[in-house]
Amino acid sequence: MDIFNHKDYEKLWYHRWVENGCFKAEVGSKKVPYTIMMPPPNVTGSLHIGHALTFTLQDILIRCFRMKGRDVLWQPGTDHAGIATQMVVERQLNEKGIDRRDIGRDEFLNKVWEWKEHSGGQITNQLRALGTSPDWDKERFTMDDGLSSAVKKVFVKLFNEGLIYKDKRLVNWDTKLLTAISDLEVEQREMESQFWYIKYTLENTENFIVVATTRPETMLGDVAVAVNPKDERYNQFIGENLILPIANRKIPIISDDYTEIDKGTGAVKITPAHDFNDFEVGKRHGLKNINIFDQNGCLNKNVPPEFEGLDRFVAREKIVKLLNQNNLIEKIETIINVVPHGDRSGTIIEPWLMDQWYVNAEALAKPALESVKSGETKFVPKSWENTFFDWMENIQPWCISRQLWWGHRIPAWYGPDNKVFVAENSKDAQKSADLFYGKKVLLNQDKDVLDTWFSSALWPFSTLNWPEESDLLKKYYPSDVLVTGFDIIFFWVARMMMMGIHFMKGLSPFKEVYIHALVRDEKGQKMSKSKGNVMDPLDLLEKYSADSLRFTLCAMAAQGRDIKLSEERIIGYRNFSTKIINACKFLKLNDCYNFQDLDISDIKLPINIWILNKLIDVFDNVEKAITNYKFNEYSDSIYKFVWGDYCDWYLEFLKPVFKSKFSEDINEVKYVSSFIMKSILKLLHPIKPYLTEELNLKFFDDSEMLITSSWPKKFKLDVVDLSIEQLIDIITALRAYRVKNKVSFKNFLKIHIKSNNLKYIELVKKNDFLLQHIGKLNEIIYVNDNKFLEDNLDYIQTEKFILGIEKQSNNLDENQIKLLIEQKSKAEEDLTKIEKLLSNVSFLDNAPKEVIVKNENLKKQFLTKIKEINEIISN
RNA sequence: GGGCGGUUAGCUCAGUUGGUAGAGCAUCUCGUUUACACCGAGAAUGUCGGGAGUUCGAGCCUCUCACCGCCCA
Repeated sequence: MDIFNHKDYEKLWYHRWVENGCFKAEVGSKKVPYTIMMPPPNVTGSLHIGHALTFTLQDILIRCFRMKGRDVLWQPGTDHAGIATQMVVERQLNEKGIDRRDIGRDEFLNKVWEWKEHSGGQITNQLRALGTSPDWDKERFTMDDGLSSAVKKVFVKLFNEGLIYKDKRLVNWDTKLLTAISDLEVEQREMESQFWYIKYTLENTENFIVVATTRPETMLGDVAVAVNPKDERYNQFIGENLILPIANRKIPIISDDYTEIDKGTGAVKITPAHDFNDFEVGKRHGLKNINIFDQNGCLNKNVPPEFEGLDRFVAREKIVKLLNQNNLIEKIETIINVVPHGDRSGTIIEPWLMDQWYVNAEALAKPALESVKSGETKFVPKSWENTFFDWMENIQPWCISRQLWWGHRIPAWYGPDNKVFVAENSKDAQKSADLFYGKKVLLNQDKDVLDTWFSSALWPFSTLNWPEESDLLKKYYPSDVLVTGFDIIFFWVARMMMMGIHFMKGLSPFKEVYIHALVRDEKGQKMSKSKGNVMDPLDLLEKYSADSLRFTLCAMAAQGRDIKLSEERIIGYRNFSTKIINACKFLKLNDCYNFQDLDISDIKLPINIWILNKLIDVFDNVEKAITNYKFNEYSDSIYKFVWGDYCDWYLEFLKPVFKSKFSEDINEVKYVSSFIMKSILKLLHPIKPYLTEELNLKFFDDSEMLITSSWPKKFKLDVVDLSIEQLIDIITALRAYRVKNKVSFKNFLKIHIKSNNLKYIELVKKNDFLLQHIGKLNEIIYVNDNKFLEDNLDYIQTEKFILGIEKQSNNLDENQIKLLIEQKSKAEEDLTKIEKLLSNVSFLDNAPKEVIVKNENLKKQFLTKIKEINEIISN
């Protein structure tokens, strides 16, 4: 039936939900809140498969708790992505031959805003296609007025508390983007490099000490050579001087434990202005910092004139050549080492000495650590807590200033003597400056902007109108769970916790942090544009429907493992949608949506009791899965129930019932079948929102939308059915018999059923009617005497029964004997295992009673089975 | 170098107080019967990475080794 083409109804439903305000949180309602802060995607971004996963999982939770009657707030928005956005707009200008410096800061920012209005945030539209249901009316942007003023407030407060300060330290300098970046934005990449062994001559001697380096050009900034005090090769030289080649400067040999005796030559050149370790060594020894680079990574005036202005890599070649000419290179090794790269620019990062603004992360990290240790905030899976602790316990000052134009301008102003005045606006700054100087002075605002993550760190409360003490803030802070990928624990999770706890009276911004997997391609490789293995979620949802993509992602979101996504999996789960559609159609054909309302406690038919009990199990499993964030178990349990129980068996059982004249049974079955379908649609709605709404509308003649309907209520059945299990057992055996013996399903059979336990026979008799029809039987004879063994029967053994099937020919044919012997030897193998176990005295002493009884029963079963097969064969 | 995770059917993966190993896909055989061929029925498939230990009993706990992946130095 082609009426269920997802393209026809997905957009319609999305509009319907929005028009009816289904996504809105109701701050005034008395309902218990459930809050998720959406990790704001980059305003420059477009939806990739990782987004699809994270937002699908969040939407599943959101829709679930909405149906459960909570007042749900899913707070959406985007972040301004300082570097990324500036790069996008700069590139566009460059295409027109314009450099941003030509048009100036203000004009450039106008252009960025223009770009943002027109093409920024396309990702939020793509999120709509995915079916996500955040409260769009509350959408925020990290650069909007409210959030910007929150940023200023936080900056000023932290500054006044001494937790933000300006410092001259080595920073990670990006020579391409011309800005400092934080440690986290630096990628350590393994590269093949050369290790140059260079001779530094001892002053007034012919002797030399060899130092090894991967960066010979930095020797122009060397201020010492360090050796380990325990190193007997060198310790007699400590305090003497070396002549630094090329620069021809005197530098001392110093003693420092940092130097590893076995590494390189054991003598290390010290360049404090261009290496993080050397910087520390330099501080310990009171050495000068000689900065030899400019912002572009070219050599500056602090080097011999013939090198001035050279690019760092050109300078390297020239230096190596010169050293070679002077016979100052002992050897060159090729090694693999790690080299810092900017994660945005891809260029090699230069440690560079300069003034930047810092947050005292160590101070803020302590309470955040405490909140995880005390269990106020829980990581799921728990193993991520270790990663979190490790980073937080060794946290470095956070460099928050960026030499960019796009971002929150640092609210600091400088007086004529460079004294800094930090205030929320220029007026206040001016006031305090005037007061300080005793006269009107001209102030200049700091030119830099803040790291984007600084504003994202405030997201859990800045979006709720902080610092206003609004109802919004009171009701929805802290949020219930944060859902995100592990790659962002440091960048964002940790920083939100630091800021949240500091500014929200010690309350951590979320109770739980669910860390999900990374999506990889089917070979397990990270998806990237350069590898060409990206899967575009928009293509996928166009092709297979948003629901199928969502279901697939949910089914594959097992904890602690990456997702290897392949199109085949999506196709498989797309088929599941079709299966449900067809089941709905089947109910329609049989008029099941038009039923007499019954009381669940009046249900009598075994198939109904059986399937209802299965449904109760599904309720329980789904409930457990959701509270534990086991998304795969959530989808699996429904999948198995719908396909394996409801469609494969239950609906098949209904066919003969509908054909019959038992009107009471028919009524009961109509009621139960549609009751279950309704429950399925509801349970499935959070995962497959579109299809379930469409089916509900088309087939169930009621006006309620599932999105705002109530979660299926748990119900209880006082009866349990054991007969259907037996029925399935026998039917399966009969089918196998037909296939093996090439007996067509068109031939009706006459069978004899025997069991060593009469109880089971009684159970089968209850479903005699169904057995006849589904099993294609024209006669069933229940046997309880020895006449059973007759020549004209084929015998098969099931779990609890022996079936004798009447055949045309009179001989127990070879094929049949072969099958029986196979069964027998398998039973004997099993028996041996069990007997061994049961003859073990210590097993009998130690194992719990129920395990022993279980095995004893098994033993009995196997024995009977073997005995019976023997009788059949020998007969 | 430190930390984390993985190794289970041909492939992708489930498998929590330890109690005769599961699913989907793929494969093979058969099949159009009141939904569904994006389907149904049936079949085949495993030293649960190697080794050792604890235990009556280990895919699961402990140790160790190997390989793979990620994060941090």
